[in-house]
Amino acid sequence: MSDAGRGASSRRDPSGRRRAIVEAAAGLIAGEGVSGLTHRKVAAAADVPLGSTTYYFTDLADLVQAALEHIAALSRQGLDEMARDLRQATDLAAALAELTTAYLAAPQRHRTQDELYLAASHRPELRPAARLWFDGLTDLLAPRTGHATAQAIAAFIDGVLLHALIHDQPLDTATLTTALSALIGTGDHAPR
Amino acid sequence: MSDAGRGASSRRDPSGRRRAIVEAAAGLIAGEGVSGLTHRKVAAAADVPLGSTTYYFTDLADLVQAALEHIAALSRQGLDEMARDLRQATDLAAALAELTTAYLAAPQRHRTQDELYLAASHRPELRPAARLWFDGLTDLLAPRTGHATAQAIAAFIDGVLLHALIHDQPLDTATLTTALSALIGTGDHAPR
DNA sequence: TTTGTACATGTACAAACGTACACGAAAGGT
DNA sequence: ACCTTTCGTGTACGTTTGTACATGTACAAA
Repeated sequence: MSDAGRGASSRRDPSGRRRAIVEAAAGLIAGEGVSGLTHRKVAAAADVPLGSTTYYFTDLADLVQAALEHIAALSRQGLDEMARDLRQATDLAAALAELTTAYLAAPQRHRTQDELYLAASHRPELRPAARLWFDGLTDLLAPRTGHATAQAIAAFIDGVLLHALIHDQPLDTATLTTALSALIGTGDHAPR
Repeated sequence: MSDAGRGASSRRDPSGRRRAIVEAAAGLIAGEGVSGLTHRKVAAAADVPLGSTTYYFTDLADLVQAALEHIAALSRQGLDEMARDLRQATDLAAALAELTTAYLAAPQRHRTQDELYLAASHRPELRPAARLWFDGLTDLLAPRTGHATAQAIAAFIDGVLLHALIHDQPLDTATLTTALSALIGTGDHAPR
């Protein structure tokens, strides 16, 4: 009854251990923000001893960076799913509106993304990770709308997600569809 | 040579003192984020003794709240200027694009606003202050575009400002104008 | 002048923090 | 069997933190 269940990965598993810590940190960021992160809280959440967090990461800043990059990787992953859904959609505006509404239902997701945006605005080394979502979304849309329009749409969607952070009632699908089809209408529709 | 220059307001000026502290805190938030705030840093920035910050504010949370509400008040003030410029504009899209570009030049402004958004998403009591900017912008546009379109435009602008936080090259005025006029085109143009 | 009240501040303290590091345990080569 | 290297952890230390509070100071009323 001494070495009871350690959370994510048992001992002697370097990479798995590291990942467990990163995931716990990411979860903690979703819950109480980057500023709430401490070595001790992360260690407790990952169910590893305090020493582990300093063993795998030179710094707390290093840990935070790893956690935020993990979050960025998750958003990239969400982007891939988005790409699949969008590829077989005839009505781009409606499909995008639908997907955005789906995203609105998961506030933690864009709260952490926003946390990443803010952290990156202070620390330039985080910018590549922070750009992953926006640029990925842009690249995904650009073939069908042209680059400039794709950027505008991405900005609009990010704005909508931001809006949802502080309003009980997010923008409804109808409004989204109207706005998105208006934006899409401006595209050249033939990239080059 | 004992009581040399105190920063914002000399002693025995309760409301002025409080304001000096709040302003120093707001400046500090712009510089290093809400998480960087400590009683000591604020006191040093406002050039007041440590005791003052605990005298005027029961809590550090209380101080943060006051600072964020000050920031919200500033954004409201910027909104009033915006309203003046917009009232006498014939081409709404172009005028809005121009104003947005002007805002892009002052990153600190929307960085703090974003800081407020994020803080409000964690602490509901900050939501009214956080909504000031978005809802104010919406109310400002609604008479000319209808409510739904106004919301869409506000979301778009917030998204553009967010984008600028992590990209060296913000969206250019031409792109903004195109997108904005497309969005405006969807409005009923006669609010009931 | 005395007294009362609001304003103001320096200091002190317990808690929480990041981090270093000595030490132990496991694994692999010989 | 032994040794070497990597992996892992508990503990301890110096700092910074939020906050309390005893003490003082200015001003108005009496």
